[in-house]
Amino acid sequence: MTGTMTKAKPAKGLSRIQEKNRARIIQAALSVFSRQGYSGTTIEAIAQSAGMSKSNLLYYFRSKEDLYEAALAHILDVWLAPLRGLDARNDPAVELSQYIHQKMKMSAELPAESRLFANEILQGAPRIKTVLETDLKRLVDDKTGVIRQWIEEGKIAPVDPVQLIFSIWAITQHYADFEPQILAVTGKTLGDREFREEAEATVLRLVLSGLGLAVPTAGTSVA
Amino acid sequence: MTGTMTKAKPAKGLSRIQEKNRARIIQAALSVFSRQGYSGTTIEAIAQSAGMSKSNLLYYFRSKEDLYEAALAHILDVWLAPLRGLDARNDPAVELSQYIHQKMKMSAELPAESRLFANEILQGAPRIKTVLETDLKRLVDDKTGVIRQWIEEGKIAPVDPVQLIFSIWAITQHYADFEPQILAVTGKTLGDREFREEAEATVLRLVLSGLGLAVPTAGTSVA
DNA sequence: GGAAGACTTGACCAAACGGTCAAGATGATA
DNA sequence: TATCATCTTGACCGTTTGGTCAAGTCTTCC
Repeated sequence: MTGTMTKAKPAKGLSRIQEKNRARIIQAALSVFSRQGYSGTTIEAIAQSAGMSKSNLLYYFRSKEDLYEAALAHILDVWLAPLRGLDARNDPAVELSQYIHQKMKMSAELPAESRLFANEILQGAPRIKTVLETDLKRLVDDKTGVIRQWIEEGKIAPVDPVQLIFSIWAITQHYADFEPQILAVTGKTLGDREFREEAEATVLRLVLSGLGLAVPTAGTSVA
Repeated sequence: MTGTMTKAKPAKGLSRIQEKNRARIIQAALSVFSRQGYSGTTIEAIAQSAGMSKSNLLYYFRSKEDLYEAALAHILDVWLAPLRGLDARNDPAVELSQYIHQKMKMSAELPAESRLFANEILQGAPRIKTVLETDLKRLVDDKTGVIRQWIEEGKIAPVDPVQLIFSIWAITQHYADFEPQILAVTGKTLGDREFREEAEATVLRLVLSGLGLAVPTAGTSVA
């Protein structure tokens, strides 16, 4: 209910110990919050996962709420970075392939971050609503412009740009957020190399062919 | 931790009052659980939303856990019904259009159900894991067979059937589960008729063109 | 090496919550 | 209308949990 949401901790003058412990706590918080949700998580559990006492954790973060917001802020930049890269001047097939590749990579390597984000939205995004309405909206407005430009240049088929973005988000994040279901049904996860490639290939196929594009040649070699 | 998960309440001999109140409670539970998650929800809140005392609610459901499982069981059948309808003997374009249409309809009209389901999976599906591994797996195995048959008959392009199903789930449910984000970015939800049509058109386009199909003529008139 | 701060912890507290219980209100049945 | 089972509730209890505090330990820097 505080409503304030800084996008990144500016806080500089941190001692060595501060830096180390805050990082360890946030990592632990991410892992526990993302599985148990905000209310399902106890500070005790996070403290234990971070290898320290509850009291000590509260020395670094004034309250549970504080810590949760810190964890959320910590992932936001990382989370939106891939979309920021979308560049109208390049070939749409290459750009979108790269974007999808990055999103799939994030689902595979940062599933906790994805789940925490999903959790927050699912609850109505009470703490990041303003960030979504300002920063995210601005970013999406910008990138729908990129897509619209590609359409006007006749490079891709006419699709509602914002729906396209939602679709890419939906499919790629699904592999992280619904992992238990995917595991139950297929016995595999993104950890399985073959499965991951098959998943990415399918997303790529749906998106690109939906835009009237061909899948670009194999190596999407960007780190 | 009980682990048991009945697919539907068999319980017959319910009095008029029982029937009415149990339904009212489950509805309230659905609405509150789906927003606050399991731990974030208090029985008091559900009771209030159902218009009765906490004690009375506990007269109908022995425990919070009990009620949660009842709510979950209550939605499972409804949730998987659309996929059950997929029929290999019909035209894939028509069948898939219908399926997508039904899923979008569910996201629009039963968002709480979608969120509750998402919430449960997000937490690791502790209570429905077995259902997923048995019933859902069987269903998906069956329907991937349908899709595979279409591929063999040359009716659609060769895609990994299970990935296709995941993609459809992902996009359609995204509109319900991430509604706050969508609202923040576009100012609209599935409640907006134009937006909903644009969304469904995009999903349809991605899926069908990904399979090398054309979008079937307008009216998907199935209720 | 010692003083001043930074760091760490166990004991403790108040509030919230899930669940019980006994007692009263209401409905069905004859 | 009398009887009995069903339904409903407020009072209450034990536990859990977020957060405080005072007292100790470790760093750092002169």
